[in-house]
Amino acid sequence: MITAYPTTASSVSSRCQTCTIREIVLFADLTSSDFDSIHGKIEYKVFSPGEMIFDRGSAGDFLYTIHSGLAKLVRRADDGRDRIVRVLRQSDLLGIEALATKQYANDAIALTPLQMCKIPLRVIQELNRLSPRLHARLMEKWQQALQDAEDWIADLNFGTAKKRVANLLLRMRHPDQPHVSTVFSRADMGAMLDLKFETVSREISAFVQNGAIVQIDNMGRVFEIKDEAQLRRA
Amino acid sequence: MITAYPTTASSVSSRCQTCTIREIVLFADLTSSDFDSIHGKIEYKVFSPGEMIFDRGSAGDFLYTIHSGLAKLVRRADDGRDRIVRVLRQSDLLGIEALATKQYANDAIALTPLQMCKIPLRVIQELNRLSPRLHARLMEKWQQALQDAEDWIADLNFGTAKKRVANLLLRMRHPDQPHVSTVFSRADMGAMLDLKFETVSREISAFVQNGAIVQIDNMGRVFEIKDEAQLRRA
DNA sequence: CGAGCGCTTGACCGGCGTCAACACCCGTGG
DNA sequence: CCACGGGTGTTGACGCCGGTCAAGCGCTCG
Repeated sequence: MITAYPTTASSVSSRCQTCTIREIVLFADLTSSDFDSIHGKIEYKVFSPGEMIFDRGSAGDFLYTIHSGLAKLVRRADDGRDRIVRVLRQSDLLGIEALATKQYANDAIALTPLQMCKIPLRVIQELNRLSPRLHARLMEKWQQALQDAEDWIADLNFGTAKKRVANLLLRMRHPDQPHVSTVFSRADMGAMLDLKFETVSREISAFVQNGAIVQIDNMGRVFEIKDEAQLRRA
Repeated sequence: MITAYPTTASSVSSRCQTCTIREIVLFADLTSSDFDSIHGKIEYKVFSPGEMIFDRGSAGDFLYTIHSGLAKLVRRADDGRDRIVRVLRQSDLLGIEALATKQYANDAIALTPLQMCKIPLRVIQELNRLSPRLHARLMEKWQQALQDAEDWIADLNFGTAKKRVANLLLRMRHPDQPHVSTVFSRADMGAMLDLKFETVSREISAFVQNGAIVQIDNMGRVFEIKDEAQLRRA
């Protein structure tokens, strides 16, 4: 991905045609001439962990596609506690809701170093006319977002702390390395699972002691899954 | 609504034009001639509480719009416990996900007596060509569904039992009677909030004792909200 | 009037939150 | 190179919230 994308923002949209993940994002079906019409309107942006991408309620004029890294959607409760509503990863879209409501529904914050394309909503609307199949793509993305949100409710926010942490570990496995799982700070995990970070830490430690997982890095973020069945049983 | 819809299924689509809630569902922008082309393809259906509308994983060939009543989307966990993922009400769509994935993502079950229109997906796809603005409508609906799911996570599945029950009571207020709230069986409430039904019962009783709410019916389903501030504080 | 279902209430216990101390990793500057 | 300090993770002690088990009530419908 990095090879396909320069870290400068110059002449970015022309790069879309050579983007290695183009097929899995929005513009898979566009022709070269389609691209000419949006030339120069798409920005390539980089965020560092903790950086805010946009905030809830502000005017949503752009839509973002993730090239690499992770972002979290957050709501701040009245009492100040943060609730992570969803985590987005490669080829996910940030801010689709603005297509319908003109404003963002959540705070969006980078969770890891993050590389994204920033696309004006107007471009999407233009392209609707050019590419009838873009609609289908958008629908798929929308469906995926809904699916993720429902999975979030059903898997990560149901049952005991042990179950929740186990499900998160399973969900955060690396796609092409199913026995390696990378997680977040204990505080973020707590905000995802509705648990205190001490509880998360305890459950992880318990899994390590039981031999279900083994810590790989030296910061407690990367684990090897030794006994997947135990995690599933939880 | 009942006056606009017969309980028989005969000649239903012609009725769409006179439907009193047409403006808030999908076909607001269609012309009379558009309707002619879909004549006879839309079924009007009635479900009673507890009846299953469709089940997770089955082929999704139809989309439903709710005219009156409530439906729940349910996932059954491995250990047999049910989790209510979302509740749908008037003018919501059931089964939109089938537009993208061809199958239903959850079980759908009637929560109250339920009146719906059952629309073949093919009709929706046809209408896409006829009415460019139907897309916008669909997008709004999809956005609404996503918004609901995220609200569900942020409001109803976060914090103490007291907070959750309070938020549910607030959410279930009657649109035009903001101090009246109608809820479900304690078991269903538990499946929504990830609480045991005894806990839900206790919290409700506590609110009654504190004078925050007053029971109106004799089955513990309808309450008058006396002290909204207390519910918000929770 | 009796059966059955849903709601309530109580007693008890376990899981998770709370508060606190400490270990570890890292960057910084001497 | 080491000393220091802050951020993050771990671990312990304790208390409370909510789960569990159980009994009893009230409504509805046969």
